[in-house]
Amino acid sequence: MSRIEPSLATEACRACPIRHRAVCASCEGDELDRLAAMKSYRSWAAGETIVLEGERLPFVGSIVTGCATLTRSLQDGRVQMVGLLMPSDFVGRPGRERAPYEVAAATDLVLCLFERAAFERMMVDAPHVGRRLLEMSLDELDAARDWMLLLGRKTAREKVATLLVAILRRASTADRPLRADLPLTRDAMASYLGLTIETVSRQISALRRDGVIGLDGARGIVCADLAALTVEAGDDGAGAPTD
Amino acid sequence: MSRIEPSLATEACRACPIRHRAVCASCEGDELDRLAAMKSYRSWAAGETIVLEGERLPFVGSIVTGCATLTRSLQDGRVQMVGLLMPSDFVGRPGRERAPYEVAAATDLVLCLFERAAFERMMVDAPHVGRRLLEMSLDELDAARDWMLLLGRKTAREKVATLLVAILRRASTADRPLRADLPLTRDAMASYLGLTIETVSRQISALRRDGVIGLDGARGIVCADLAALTVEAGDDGAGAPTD
DNA sequence: ACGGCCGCTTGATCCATGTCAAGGCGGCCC
DNA sequence: GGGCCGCCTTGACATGGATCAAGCGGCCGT
Repeated sequence: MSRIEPSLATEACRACPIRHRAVCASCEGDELDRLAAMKSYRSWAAGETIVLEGERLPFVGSIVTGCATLTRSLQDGRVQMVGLLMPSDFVGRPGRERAPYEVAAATDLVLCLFERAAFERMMVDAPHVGRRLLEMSLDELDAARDWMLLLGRKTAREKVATLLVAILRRASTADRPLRADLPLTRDAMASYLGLTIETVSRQISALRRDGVIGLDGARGIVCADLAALTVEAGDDGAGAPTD
Repeated sequence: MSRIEPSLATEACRACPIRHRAVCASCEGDELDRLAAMKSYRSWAAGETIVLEGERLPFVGSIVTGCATLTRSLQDGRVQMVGLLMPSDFVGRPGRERAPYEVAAATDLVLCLFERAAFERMMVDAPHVGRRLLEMSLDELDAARDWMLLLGRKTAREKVATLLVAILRRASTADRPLRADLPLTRDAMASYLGLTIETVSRQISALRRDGVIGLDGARGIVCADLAALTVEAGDDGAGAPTD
Protein backbone atom coordinates (compact mmCIF):
# COMPACT_ATOMS: atom_id res chain seq x y z
CA MET A 1 0.00 0.00 0.00
CA SER A 2 1.41 3.36 -1.03
CA ARG A 3 2.19 6.12 1.39
CA ILE A 4 -0.76 8.34 2.13
CA GLU A 5 0.19 12.01 2.34
CA PRO A 6 -0.48 13.64 5.68
CA SER A 7 -3.45 15.90 5.19
CA LEU A 8 -5.43 18.48 7.00
CA ALA A 9 -7.39 15.58 8.42
CA THR A 10 -4.26 14.19 10.03
CA GLU A 11 -3.46 17.60 11.45
CA ALA A 12 -6.95 17.70 12.91
CA CYS A 13 -6.36 14.30 14.53
CA ARG A 14 -3.39 15.70 16.41
CA ALA A 15 -5.70 18.22 18.05
CA CYS A 16 -8.50 15.69 18.62
CA PRO A 17 -9.79 15.67 22.22
CA ILE A 18 -9.83 11.84 22.32
CA ARG A 19 -6.56 11.37 20.48
CA HIS A 20 -4.71 9.61 23.33
CA ARG A 21 -7.51 7.46 24.65
CA ALA A 22 -9.43 6.21 21.61
CA VAL A 23 -8.71 3.22 19.40
CA CYS A 24 -6.25 5.38 17.43
CA ALA A 25 -4.22 6.18 20.57
CA SER A 26 -1.20 4.09 19.62
CA CYS A 27 -1.07 5.11 15.95
CA GLU A 28 1.52 7.53 14.63
CA GLY A 29 2.85 8.58 11.24
CA ASP A 30 1.61 6.47 8.36
CA GLU A 31 -0.97 4.67 10.43
CA LEU A 32 -2.49 7.89 11.70
CA ASP A 33 -2.47 9.31 8.17
CA ARG A 34 -4.31 6.29 6.91
CA LEU A 35 -6.92 6.47 9.67
CA ALA A 36 -7.30 10.20 9.06
CA ALA A 37 -7.93 9.53 5.37
CA MET A 38 -10.65 7.02 6.25
CA LYS A 39 -12.50 8.96 8.90
CA SER A 40 -15.65 11.01 8.71
CA TYR A 41 -17.69 12.77 11.35
CA ARG A 42 -21.38 12.49 12.00
CA SER A 43 -23.68 13.97 14.64
CA TRP A 44 -26.88 12.90 16.34
CA ALA A 45 -29.21 14.88 18.58
CA ALA A 46 -30.01 13.72 22.10
CA GLY A 47 -32.60 10.95 21.98
CA GLU A 48 -31.96 9.88 18.40
CA THR A 49 -31.45 6.22 17.57
CA ILE A 50 -28.23 5.26 15.82
CA VAL A 51 -29.13 1.62 15.09
CA LEU A 52 -31.94 -0.64 16.20
CA GLU A 53 -31.40 -4.04 17.78
CA GLY A 54 -30.51 -6.55 15.08
CA GLU A 55 -30.01 -4.01 12.30
CA ARG A 56 -27.05 -3.41 10.05
CA LEU A 57 -24.30 -1.13 11.31
CA PRO A 58 -22.05 -0.36 8.34
CA PHE A 59 -19.46 1.55 10.34
CA VAL A 60 -17.44 1.46 13.52
CA GLY A 61 -16.11 4.52 15.27
CA SER A 62 -15.17 6.51 18.34
CA ILE A 63 -17.25 8.87 20.41
CA VAL A 64 -15.75 12.35 20.13
CA THR A 65 -18.22 14.22 22.30
CA GLY A 66 -21.44 13.22 24.03
CA CYS A 67 -22.70 10.01 25.39
CA ALA A 68 -24.31 6.94 23.79
CA THR A 69 -26.27 4.04 25.26
CA LEU A 70 -26.53 0.37 24.33
CA THR A 71 -29.82 -1.29 25.26
CA ARG A 72 -31.32 -4.77 24.98
CA SER A 73 -35.00 -5.47 25.37
CA LEU A 74 -37.51 -8.24 25.89
CA GLN A 75 -40.57 -8.73 23.67
CA ASP A 76 -42.94 -7.27 26.24
CA GLY A 77 -41.07 -3.99 26.35
CA ARG A 78 -38.83 -4.38 29.38
CA VAL A 79 -35.57 -2.61 28.60
CA GLN A 80 -32.10 -2.85 30.09
CA MET A 81 -29.22 -0.59 29.29
CA VAL A 82 -26.15 -2.80 28.77
CA GLY A 83 -23.56 -0.17 27.98
CA LEU A 84 -22.99 3.54 28.48
CA LEU A 85 -20.36 4.92 26.14
CA MET A 86 -18.43 8.11 26.80
CA PRO A 87 -15.97 10.13 24.73
CA SER A 88 -13.13 7.93 23.36
CA ASP A 89 -15.21 4.74 23.70
CA PHE A 90 -15.55 2.54 20.64
CA VAL A 91 -18.84 1.85 18.85
CA GLY A 92 -19.45 -1.26 16.76
CA ARG A 93 -17.58 -4.49 16.31
CA PRO A 94 -15.12 -5.45 13.60
CA GLY A 95 -16.20 -8.66 11.91
CA ARG A 96 -19.86 -8.31 12.62
CA GLU A 97 -22.49 -6.76 10.47
CA ARG A 98 -25.49 -6.46 12.77
CA ALA A 99 -25.71 -4.77 16.15
CA PRO A 100 -27.07 -7.13 18.83
CA TYR A 101 -28.40 -4.15 20.79
CA GLU A 102 -29.86 -0.77 20.13
CA VAL A 103 -27.41 2.12 20.06
CA ALA A 104 -28.79 5.58 20.81
CA ALA A 105 -27.56 9.07 21.58
CA ALA A 106 -28.16 9.90 25.27
CA THR A 107 -26.94 13.46 24.73
CA ASP A 108 -26.03 15.34 21.56
CA LEU A 109 -23.33 13.20 20.07
CA VAL A 110 -20.46 13.36 17.59
CA LEU A 111 -18.82 10.18 16.25
CA CYS A 112 -15.61 9.77 14.31
CA LEU A 113 -16.57 7.01 11.88
CA PHE A 114 -14.71 4.44 9.81
CA GLU A 115 -16.37 2.28 7.22
CA ARG A 116 -16.31 -1.16 8.79
CA ALA A 117 -14.61 -3.08 6.00
CA ALA A 118 -11.87 -0.46 5.69
CA PHE A 119 -11.28 -0.54 9.43
CA GLU A 120 -11.02 -4.35 9.34
CA ARG A 121 -8.34 -4.10 6.66
CA MET A 122 -6.55 -1.52 8.77
CA MET A 123 -6.57 -3.90 11.74
CA VAL A 124 -4.88 -6.59 9.68
CA ASP A 125 -2.14 -4.19 8.50
CA ALA A 126 -1.63 -2.27 11.73
CA PRO A 127 -1.34 -4.51 14.78
CA HIS A 128 -1.39 -1.47 17.08
CA VAL A 129 -5.01 -0.91 16.32
CA GLY A 130 -6.09 -4.42 17.18
CA ARG A 131 -4.05 -4.39 20.35
CA ARG A 132 -5.53 -1.10 21.49
CA LEU A 133 -9.00 -2.39 20.72
CA LEU A 134 -8.33 -5.55 22.73
CA GLU A 135 -7.27 -3.47 25.69
CA MET A 136 -10.37 -1.31 25.43
CA SER A 137 -12.62 -4.35 25.08
CA LEU A 138 -11.15 -5.97 28.15
CA ASP A 139 -11.74 -2.77 30.09
CA GLU A 140 -15.33 -2.78 28.93
CA LEU A 141 -15.67 -6.39 29.96
CA ASP A 142 -14.47 -5.51 33.44
CA ALA A 143 -16.93 -2.63 33.57
CA ALA A 144 -19.74 -4.92 32.43
CA ARG A 145 -18.86 -7.36 35.19
CA ASP A 146 -18.89 -4.65 37.82
CA TRP A 147 -22.26 -3.73 36.47
CA MET A 148 -23.47 -7.31 36.85
CA LEU A 149 -22.64 -7.16 40.55
CA LEU A 150 -24.70 -4.00 40.83
CA LEU A 151 -27.65 -5.42 38.90
CA GLY A 152 -27.68 -8.74 40.70
CA ARG A 153 -26.93 -7.80 44.28
CA LYS A 154 -27.15 -4.13 45.11
CA THR A 155 -30.16 -2.43 46.70
CA ALA A 156 -31.89 0.45 44.96
CA ARG A 157 -30.15 2.99 47.18
CA GLU A 158 -26.75 1.44 46.51
CA LYS A 159 -27.44 1.35 42.78
CA VAL A 160 -28.32 5.03 42.61
CA ALA A 161 -25.39 6.02 44.81
CA THR A 162 -23.04 3.97 42.62
CA LEU A 163 -24.22 5.74 39.50
CA LEU A 164 -23.91 9.17 41.09
CA VAL A 165 -20.37 8.39 42.26
CA ALA A 166 -19.42 7.31 38.75
CA ILE A 167 -20.87 10.47 37.21
CA LEU A 168 -19.28 12.76 39.79
CA ARG A 169 -15.90 11.06 39.31
CA ARG A 170 -16.09 11.44 35.54
CA ALA A 171 -17.27 15.01 35.60
CA SER A 172 -15.12 16.26 38.42
CA THR A 173 -12.50 18.81 37.54
CA ALA A 174 -11.01 18.79 41.00
CA ASP A 175 -13.46 21.32 42.43
CA ARG A 176 -14.87 20.78 45.87
CA PRO A 177 -17.66 20.32 46.66
CA LEU A 178 -18.12 18.14 43.58
CA ARG A 179 -20.76 19.17 41.13
CA ALA A 180 -22.02 17.54 37.94
CA ASP A 181 -24.86 17.79 35.48
CA LEU A 182 -26.51 14.45 34.95
CA PRO A 183 -26.08 13.37 31.34
CA LEU A 184 -29.00 10.96 31.75
CA THR A 185 -32.74 11.37 32.21
CA ARG A 186 -34.41 9.50 35.07
CA ASP A 187 -35.61 7.08 32.45
CA ALA A 188 -32.09 6.34 31.27
CA MET A 189 -30.86 6.00 34.84
CA ALA A 190 -33.63 3.53 35.60
CA SER A 191 -32.75 1.57 32.49
CA TYR A 192 -29.10 1.56 33.48
CA LEU A 193 -29.79 0.45 37.05
CA GLY A 194 -32.46 -2.18 36.48
CA LEU A 195 -35.00 -0.11 38.40
CA THR A 196 -38.17 1.84 37.65
CA ILE A 197 -38.12 5.55 37.18
CA GLU A 198 -40.15 6.02 40.36
CA THR A 199 -37.65 4.13 42.47
CA VAL A 200 -34.76 6.16 41.05
CA SER A 201 -36.61 9.36 41.85
CA ARG A 202 -37.38 8.23 45.40
CA GLN A 203 -33.80 7.17 46.09
CA ILE A 204 -32.40 10.46 44.84
CA SER A 205 -34.88 12.29 47.07
CA ALA A 206 -33.87 10.09 50.00
CA LEU A 207 -30.16 10.76 49.48
CA ARG A 208 -30.91 14.46 49.40
CA ARG A 209 -33.08 14.28 52.55
CA ASP A 210 -30.25 12.42 54.27
CA GLY A 211 -27.81 15.17 53.30
CA VAL A 212 -25.57 12.92 51.23
CA ILE A 213 -26.11 14.94 48.06
CA GLY A 214 -27.66 18.23 47.06
CA LEU A 215 -29.66 19.14 43.98
CA ASP A 216 -28.73 22.19 41.97
CA GLY A 217 -31.08 23.17 39.20
CA ALA A 218 -32.83 20.79 36.86
CA ARG A 219 -29.97 18.39 36.22
CA GLY A 220 -27.24 19.39 38.63
CA ILE A 221 -26.13 17.37 41.63
CA VAL A 222 -23.65 18.44 44.27
CA CYS A 223 -21.80 16.26 46.73
CA ALA A 224 -19.84 17.74 49.59
CA ASP A 225 -18.59 14.38 50.81
CA LEU A 226 -17.82 11.89 48.08
CA ALA A 227 -16.56 9.38 50.65
CA ALA A 228 -20.00 9.31 52.27
CA LEU A 229 -21.66 8.74 48.93
CA THR A 230 -19.17 5.99 48.15
CA VAL A 231 -20.12 4.27 51.40
CA GLU A 232 -23.76 4.40 50.30
CA ALA A 233 -22.69 2.79 47.03
CA GLY A 234 -21.54 -0.28 48.94
CA ASP A 235 -18.28 -0.44 47.03
CA ASP A 236 -15.51 -1.26 49.37
CA GLY A 237 -11.91 -0.89 48.35
CA ALA A 238 -12.07 -4.23 46.53
CA GLY A 239 -9.38 -4.37 43.88
CA ALA A 240 -7.32 -2.08 46.11
CA PRO A 241 -6.42 -4.68 48.71
CA THR A 242 -6.94 -3.57 52.29
CA ASP A 243 -3.94 -5.33 53.81
CA MET B 1 14.05 -16.03 17.87
CA SER B 2 15.32 -19.42 16.78
CA ARG B 3 13.13 -22.18 15.48
CA ILE B 4 11.62 -24.31 18.22
CA GLU B 5 11.56 -27.99 17.28
CA PRO B 6 8.12 -29.56 17.15
CA SER B 7 7.87 -31.72 20.19
CA LEU B 8 5.62 -34.27 21.72
CA ALA B 9 3.85 -31.32 23.28
CA THR B 10 3.04 -29.96 19.83
CA GLU B 11 1.79 -33.36 18.77
CA ALA B 12 -0.44 -33.40 21.85
CA CYS B 13 -1.82 -29.97 20.86
CA ARG B 14 -3.01 -31.41 17.55
CA ALA B 15 -5.13 -33.89 19.46
CA CYS B 16 -6.28 -31.31 22.02
CA PRO B 17 -10.07 -31.21 22.49
CA ILE B 18 -10.13 -27.40 22.46
CA ARG B 19 -7.59 -26.98 19.66
CA HIS B 20 -9.94 -25.20 17.22
CA ARG B 21 -11.83 -22.99 19.64
CA ALA B 22 -9.28 -21.77 22.19
CA VAL B 23 -6.93 -18.82 21.93
CA CYS B 24 -4.48 -21.04 20.01
CA ALA B 25 -7.10 -21.81 17.34
CA SER B 26 -5.48 -19.78 14.59
CA CYS B 27 -1.89 -20.87 15.28
CA GLU B 28 -0.06 -23.34 13.08
CA GLY B 29 3.54 -24.44 12.55
CA ASP B 30 6.08 -22.33 14.41
CA GLU B 31 3.51 -20.48 16.43
CA LEU B 32 1.90 -23.66 17.65
CA ASP B 33 5.32 -25.13 18.44
CA ARG B 34 6.18 -22.09 20.48
CA LEU B 35 2.91 -22.22 22.42
CA ALA B 36 3.37 -25.93 22.98
CA ALA B 37 6.83 -25.30 24.40
CA MET B 38 5.41 -22.75 26.83
CA LYS B 39 2.38 -24.61 28.06
CA SER B 40 1.84 -26.63 31.20
CA TYR B 41 -1.21 -28.33 32.63
CA ARG B 42 -2.66 -27.98 36.06
CA SER B 43 -5.78 -29.39 37.72
CA TRP B 44 -8.14 -28.25 40.43
CA ALA B 45 -10.87 -30.19 42.23
CA ALA B 46 -14.46 -28.98 42.19
CA GLY B 47 -14.89 -26.18 44.72
CA GLU B 48 -11.24 -25.16 44.89
CA THR B 49 -10.28 -21.52 44.55
CA ILE B 50 -7.83 -20.60 41.78
CA VAL B 51 -7.27 -16.96 42.79
CA LEU B 52 -8.96 -14.66 45.25
CA GLU B 53 -10.33 -11.25 44.33
CA GLY B 54 -7.48 -8.79 44.05
CA GLU B 55 -4.68 -11.37 44.23
CA ARG B 56 -1.82 -12.01 41.84
CA LEU B 57 -2.48 -14.33 38.91
CA PRO B 58 0.91 -15.18 37.39
CA PHE B 59 -0.48 -17.10 34.43
CA VAL B 60 -3.12 -17.00 31.74
CA GLY B 61 -4.57 -20.07 30.08
CA SER B 62 -7.38 -22.03 28.50
CA ILE B 63 -9.89 -24.34 30.09
CA VAL B 64 -9.31 -27.84 28.73
CA THR B 65 -12.02 -29.65 30.66
CA GLY B 66 -14.43 -28.60 33.39
CA CYS B 67 -15.97 -25.34 34.29
CA ALA B 68 -14.75 -22.27 36.18
CA THR B 69 -16.56 -19.32 37.73
CA LEU B 70 -15.68 -15.67 38.16
CA THR B 71 -17.30 -13.94 41.13
CA ARG B 72 -17.33 -10.45 42.63
CA SER B 73 -18.52 -9.70 46.13
CA LEU B 74 -19.56 -6.89 48.42
CA GLN B 75 -18.09 -6.40 51.91
CA ASP B 76 -21.12 -7.80 53.65
CA GLY B 77 -20.87 -11.12 51.85
CA ARG B 78 -23.29 -10.70 48.98
CA VAL B 79 -21.82 -12.52 45.99
CA GLN B 80 -22.50 -12.29 42.27
CA MET B 81 -21.10 -14.61 39.66
CA VAL B 82 -19.87 -12.45 36.76
CA GLY B 83 -18.56 -15.13 34.44
CA LEU B 84 -18.97 -18.83 33.81
CA LEU B 85 -16.12 -20.27 31.79
CA MET B 86 -16.36 -23.49 29.80
CA PRO B 87 -13.82 -25.57 27.87
CA SER B 88 -11.82 -23.42 25.40
CA ASP B 89 -12.57 -20.21 27.33
CA PHE B 90 -9.64 -18.02 28.31
CA VAL B 91 -8.62 -17.31 31.91
CA GLY B 92 -6.69 -14.22 32.95
CA ARG B 93 -5.80 -11.02 31.18
CA PRO B 94 -2.61 -10.13 29.38
CA GLY B 95 -1.14 -6.93 30.77
CA ARG B 96 -2.68 -7.20 34.18
CA GLU B 97 -1.18 -8.75 37.25
CA ARG B 98 -4.10 -8.97 39.66
CA ALA B 99 -7.45 -10.62 39.13
CA PRO B 100 -10.33 -8.21 39.83
CA TYR B 101 -12.58 -11.14 40.73
CA GLU B 102 -12.31 -14.51 42.35
CA VAL B 103 -11.74 -17.43 39.99
CA ALA B 104 -12.82 -20.88 41.21
CA ALA B 105 -13.35 -24.37 39.87
CA ALA B 106 -17.07 -25.16 39.64
CA THR B 107 -16.32 -28.73 38.61
CA ASP B 108 -13.07 -30.68 38.44
CA LEU B 109 -10.99 -28.57 36.13
CA VAL B 110 -7.91 -28.80 33.90
CA LEU B 111 -6.22 -25.67 32.57
CA CYS B 112 -3.59 -25.34 29.87
CA LEU B 113 -1.40 -22.58 31.31
CA PHE B 114 1.06 -20.07 29.95
CA GLU B 115 3.25 -17.91 32.14
CA ARG B 116 1.77 -14.45 31.68
CA ALA B 117 4.90 -12.58 30.64
CA ALA B 118 5.77 -15.24 28.06
CA PHE B 119 2.26 -15.11 26.65
CA GLU B 120 2.45 -11.34 26.38
CA ARG B 121 5.67 -11.64 24.36
CA MET B 122 3.97 -14.22 22.18
CA MET B 123 1.11 -11.81 21.50
CA VAL B 124 3.53 -9.18 20.28
CA ASP B 125 5.27 -11.61 17.91
CA ALA B 126 2.22 -13.51 16.69
CA PRO B 127 -0.66 -11.23 15.70
CA HIS B 128 -2.95 -14.25 15.27
CA VAL B 129 -3.03 -14.78 18.99
CA GLY B 130 -4.07 -11.25 19.81
CA ARG B 131 -6.71 -11.24 17.11
CA ARG B 132 -8.20 -14.50 18.33
CA LEU B 133 -8.20 -13.18 21.87
CA LEU B 134 -9.97 -10.01 20.72
CA GLU B 135 -12.64 -12.07 19.05
CA MET B 136 -13.12 -14.20 22.16
CA SER B 137 -13.22 -11.12 24.40
CA LEU B 138 -15.87 -9.47 22.26
CA ASP B 139 -17.95 -12.66 22.44
CA GLU B 140 -17.61 -12.60 26.21
CA LEU B 141 -18.64 -8.98 26.25
CA ASP B 142 -21.78 -9.84 24.31
CA ALA B 143 -22.49 -12.67 26.72
CA ALA B 144 -21.98 -10.36 29.69
CA ARG B 145 -24.44 -7.90 28.18
CA ASP B 146 -27.05 -10.59 27.64
CA TRP B 147 -26.53 -11.48 31.24
CA MET B 148 -27.10 -7.88 32.31
CA LEU B 149 -30.51 -8.00 30.65
CA LEU B 150 -31.28 -11.14 32.63
CA LEU B 151 -30.05 -9.70 35.94
CA GLY B 152 -31.77 -6.38 35.54
CA ARG B 153 -35.10 -7.29 34.01
CA LYS B 154 -36.00 -10.97 34.06
CA THR B 155 -38.25 -12.63 36.64
CA ALA B 156 -36.96 -15.50 38.75
CA ARG B 157 -38.75 -18.04 36.56
CA GLU B 158 -37.31 -16.53 33.40
CA LYS B 159 -33.85 -16.46 34.93
CA VAL B 160 -33.92 -20.12 35.84
CA ALA B 161 -35.39 -21.13 32.48
CA THR B 162 -32.72 -19.11 30.68
CA LEU B 163 -29.96 -20.89 32.56
CA LEU B 164 -31.47 -24.32 31.91
CA VAL B 165 -31.80 -23.57 28.19
CA ALA B 166 -28.16 -22.51 28.07
CA ILE B 167 -27.01 -25.66 29.83
CA LEU B 168 -29.18 -27.95 27.73
CA ARG B 169 -27.95 -26.27 24.54
CA ARG B 170 -24.31 -26.65 25.56
CA ALA B 171 -24.66 -30.23 26.74
CA SER B 172 -26.93 -31.45 24.00
CA THR B 173 -25.50 -34.04 21.66
CA ALA B 174 -28.54 -34.01 19.42
CA ASP B 175 -30.53 -36.50 21.47
CA ARG B 176 -34.21 -35.93 22.07
CA PRO B 177 -35.58 -35.44 24.62
CA LEU B 178 -32.66 -33.30 25.75
CA ARG B 179 -30.88 -34.34 28.90
CA ALA B 180 -28.04 -32.74 30.84
CA ASP B 181 -26.30 -32.98 34.17
CA LEU B 182 -26.14 -29.62 35.86
CA PRO B 183 -22.52 -28.58 36.27
CA LEU B 184 -23.57 -26.14 39.00
CA THR B 185 -24.85 -26.53 42.53
CA ARG B 186 -28.00 -24.63 43.51
CA ASP B 187 -25.69 -22.21 45.24
CA ALA B 188 -23.73 -21.53 42.08
CA MET B 189 -26.95 -21.15 40.07
CA ALA B 190 -28.27 -18.65 42.60
CA SER B 191 -25.02 -16.74 42.41
CA TYR B 192 -25.18 -16.75 38.63
CA LEU B 193 -28.78 -15.58 38.51
CA GLY B 194 -28.80 -12.93 41.21
CA LEU B 195 -31.28 -14.97 43.28
CA THR B 196 -31.26 -16.90 46.53
CA ILE B 197 -30.84 -20.64 46.62
CA GLU B 198 -34.40 -21.04 47.88
CA THR B 199 -35.87 -19.16 44.94
CA VAL B 200 -33.86 -21.22 42.47
CA SER B 201 -35.08 -24.41 44.10
CA ARG B 202 -38.70 -23.23 44.05
CA GLN B 203 -38.55 -22.19 40.40
CA ILE B 204 -37.05 -25.51 39.35
CA SER B 205 -39.80 -27.29 41.27
CA ALA B 206 -42.41 -25.09 39.61
CA LEU B 207 -41.07 -25.79 36.11
CA ARG B 208 -41.20 -29.50 36.88
CA ARG B 209 -44.74 -29.26 38.29
CA ASP B 210 -45.76 -27.42 35.14
CA GLY B 211 -44.31 -30.19 32.98
CA VAL B 212 -41.76 -27.97 31.25
CA ILE B 213 -38.80 -30.01 32.51
CA GLY B 214 -38.21 -33.30 34.28
CA LEU B 215 -35.67 -34.20 36.92
CA ASP B 216 -33.52 -37.30 36.49
CA GLY B 217 -31.39 -38.26 39.43
CA ALA B 218 -29.49 -35.88 41.64
CA ARG B 219 -28.18 -33.53 38.98
CA GLY B 220 -29.93 -34.54 35.78
CA ILE B 221 -32.57 -32.51 34.00
CA VAL B 222 -34.59 -33.56 30.98
CA CYS B 223 -36.55 -31.39 28.62
CA ALA B 224 -38.90 -32.86 26.03
CA ASP B 225 -39.77 -29.50 24.54
CA LEU B 226 -36.91 -27.03 24.40
CA ALA B 227 -39.12 -24.54 22.58
CA ALA B 228 -41.49 -24.43 25.56
CA LEU B 229 -38.59 -23.87 27.94
CA THR B 230 -37.25 -21.13 25.68
CA VAL B 231 -40.60 -19.38 25.86
CA GLU B 232 -40.37 -19.51 29.65
CA ALA B 233 -36.93 -17.92 29.33
CA GLY B 234 -38.51 -14.87 27.75
CA ASP B 235 -35.90 -14.73 25.00
CA ASP B 236 -37.57 -13.91 21.77
CA GLY B 237 -35.79 -14.40 18.51
CA ALA B 238 -33.95 -11.11 19.03
CA GLY B 239 -30.73 -11.10 17.05
CA ALA B 240 -32.44 -13.41 14.58
CA PRO B 241 -34.69 -10.77 13.04
CA THR B 242 -38.31 -11.82 12.64
CA ASP B 243 -39.01 -10.04 9.36
C1' DA C 1 -24.46 -49.70 60.89
C1' DC C 2 -24.68 -45.12 62.58
C1' DG C 3 -24.25 -40.18 63.05
C1' DG C 4 -23.41 -36.00 61.05
C1' DC C 5 -22.93 -32.98 57.26
C1' DC C 6 -24.09 -31.14 52.87
C1' DG C 7 -27.06 -30.04 49.27
C1' DC C 8 -31.63 -29.53 48.51
C1' DT C 9 -36.74 -28.71 49.22
C1' DT C 10 -40.70 -26.65 51.24
C1' DG C 11 -43.45 -23.59 54.24
C1' DA C 12 -44.55 -19.10 56.64
C1' DT C 13 -43.77 -14.48 56.86
C1' DC C 14 -41.72 -9.92 55.70
C1' DC C 15 -40.26 -6.16 53.06
C1' DA C 16 -38.14 -3.75 49.05
C1' DT C 17 -39.44 -2.50 44.95
C1' DG C 18 -42.90 -2.50 41.33
C1' DT C 19 -47.41 -0.74 39.90
C1' DC C 20 -50.99 2.49 39.53
C1' DA C 21 -52.40 7.10 40.08
C1' DA C 22 -52.28 12.06 40.81
C1' DG C 23 -50.07 16.31 40.53
C1' DG C 24 -46.17 19.90 39.87
C1' DC C 25 -42.91 22.45 37.14
C1' DG C 26 -40.79 24.37 33.13
C1' DG C 27 -40.32 24.90 28.20
C1' DC C 28 -42.17 25.32 23.77
C1' DC C 29 -45.44 26.11 20.23
C1' DC C 30 -49.55 28.18 18.65
C1' DG D 1 -50.34 34.30 27.13
C1' DG D 2 -52.28 29.87 27.44
C1' DG D 3 -52.24 25.23 26.94
C1' DC D 4 -49.85 21.11 26.20
C1' DC D 5 -46.28 17.89 26.80
C1' DG D 6 -42.18 15.85 28.80
C1' DC D 7 -39.89 15.03 32.84
C1' DC D 8 -40.04 14.49 37.47
C1' DT D 9 -41.97 13.72 42.27
C1' DT D 10 -44.88 11.73 45.65
C1' DG D 11 -48.44 8.74 47.63
C1' DA D 12 -51.10 4.35 48.25
C1' DC D 13 -51.09 -0.23 47.50
C1' DA D 14 -49.68 -4.93 45.52
C1' DT D 15 -46.45 -8.53 45.04
C1' DG D 16 -42.22 -11.17 43.90
C1' DG D 17 -38.54 -12.69 46.00
C1' DA D 18 -35.80 -12.56 50.41
C1' DT D 19 -35.54 -14.23 54.97
C1' DC D 20 -36.16 -17.37 58.63
C1' DA D 21 -37.00 -21.96 59.83
C1' DA D 22 -37.76 -26.92 59.56
C1' DG D 23 -36.97 -31.25 57.56
C1' DC D 24 -35.34 -34.83 54.11
C1' DG D 25 -32.05 -38.01 51.82
C1' DG D 26 -27.57 -39.43 50.32
C1' DC D 27 -22.78 -39.84 51.27
C1' DC D 28 -18.72 -40.33 54.03
C1' DG D 29 -15.99 -41.35 57.80
C1' DT D 30 -15.84 -43.95 62.05
